[in-house]
Amino acid sequence: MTKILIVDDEPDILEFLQYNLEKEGFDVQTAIDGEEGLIKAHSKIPDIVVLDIMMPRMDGFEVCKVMRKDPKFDNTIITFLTAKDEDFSQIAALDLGGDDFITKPVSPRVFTSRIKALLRRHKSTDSNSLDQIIKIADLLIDKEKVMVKRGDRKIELAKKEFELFCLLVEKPGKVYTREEIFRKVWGTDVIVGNRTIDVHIRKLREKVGSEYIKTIKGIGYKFEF
Amino acid sequence: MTKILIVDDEPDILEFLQYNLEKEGFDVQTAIDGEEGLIKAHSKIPDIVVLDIMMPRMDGFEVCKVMRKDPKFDNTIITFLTAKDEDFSQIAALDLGGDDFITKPVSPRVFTSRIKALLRRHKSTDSNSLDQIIKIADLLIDKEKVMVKRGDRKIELAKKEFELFCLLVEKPGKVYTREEIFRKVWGTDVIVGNRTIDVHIRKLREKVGSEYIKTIKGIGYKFEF
DNA sequence: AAATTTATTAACTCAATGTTAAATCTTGAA
DNA sequence: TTCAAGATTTAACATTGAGTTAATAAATTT
Repeated sequence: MTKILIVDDEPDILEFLQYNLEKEGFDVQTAIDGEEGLIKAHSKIPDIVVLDIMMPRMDGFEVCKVMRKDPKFDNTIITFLTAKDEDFSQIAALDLGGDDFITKPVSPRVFTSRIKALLRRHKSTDSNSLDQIIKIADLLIDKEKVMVKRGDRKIELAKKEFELFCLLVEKPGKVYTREEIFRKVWGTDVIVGNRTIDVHIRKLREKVGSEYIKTIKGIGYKFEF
Repeated sequence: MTKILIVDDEPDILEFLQYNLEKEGFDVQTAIDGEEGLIKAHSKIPDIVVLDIMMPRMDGFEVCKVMRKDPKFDNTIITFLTAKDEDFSQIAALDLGGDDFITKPVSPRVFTSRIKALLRRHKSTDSNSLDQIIKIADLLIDKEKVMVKRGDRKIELAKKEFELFCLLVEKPGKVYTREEIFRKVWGTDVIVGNRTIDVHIRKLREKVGSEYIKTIKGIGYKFEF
């Protein structure tokens, strides 16, 4: 099982990420600061470490620096969590031997797929990400370019629309309950009105084609082709 | 080898059933009352228990109740033996978690074939019950996709229809009383008229095939194939 | 045959979903 | 910083069809 260590000083974020990763079948450890993070990393070598940069006592940079000197962690991927406006840190983070950075706030779907992508990339050392492109029916979904094509026609989807569409498309036929959609696209900590999904579904139908998205009354929605 | 425990207070019947089942290659244990039955059931977990209802010390209902609370017997089928005129008991027996009932008097041929049918059905669901897909007869029930297929033909079921169908299909051969169906599909807090189930059953028969759903008049319904 | 239980049919009801437009929040450029 | 364009959410209202009921027919038991 893939072991993940998350280090962040905000308990809410820890819980949020832990919950979503465990649901995907990862073995998740958490730490509330850099020092605790290092101790836990030593007790069970993680495959991937998610480090918040801004932390008391010992920040993410420090933790990264220490880990990169230790051959124990040669095969451990290090990812940083950064707030959007700290983009200066991103460069420094990568210089220190980090493998990637993820900007907060992040939806659970994007987060887990980033983690999975990192693991995939690491394993296969394959530079291109062909598996980020889904072809189904007459549709082409390119996750990297955040783009959908139907036949030759480009379809512009907004971020939420795209995430929702990906969720449905990745398991064609599976019926997603509203609950499930909220959890996976919006996250457990966000509360939105109960017409929000309908509106997004409506836009998807309008843009992508209503024949692909089916309502199962009383249960939820599914992608079908 | 398939283990059967028969509990009845009449030694003649015990001997009669034991003789016939052993001739068919079953591993048969017998008990003369409920208490002895429970002790023997614990010493060698049976695949199927045949319980007479009217017994001294501890009747069949009691034995069933105790066994259904014990996870040891999760995979044990419980069948009741009832006299023809005790049909009031049949409903109670099924509500307690029994799978089927056999009315006395019964010919050895009918008896062994009933036992075999129950075992066959139980096994065929048991092997697939870990994932969300049930295959039975020419039917495929995919819970994730909320979909039923018969052969290659997709069958669209509404939510309640699907739930009801799943209930019946998950324990083929088990007779569900209306009470039980209401409790498990509608829930204890909902009260609906007593023709509602009939209508749903009718729709299921229309969509899935009437040969699969059998009425046990005065008692309830079961799935059979 | 009378009584009881289940089957069938069609009409009705309301909760779930669809639709629209306007309000609010985000983002990035000037 | 401010502003504008676009993205997202909310709210109000319309629509729909699954689920239920009720009335009647058919089957089964007594």
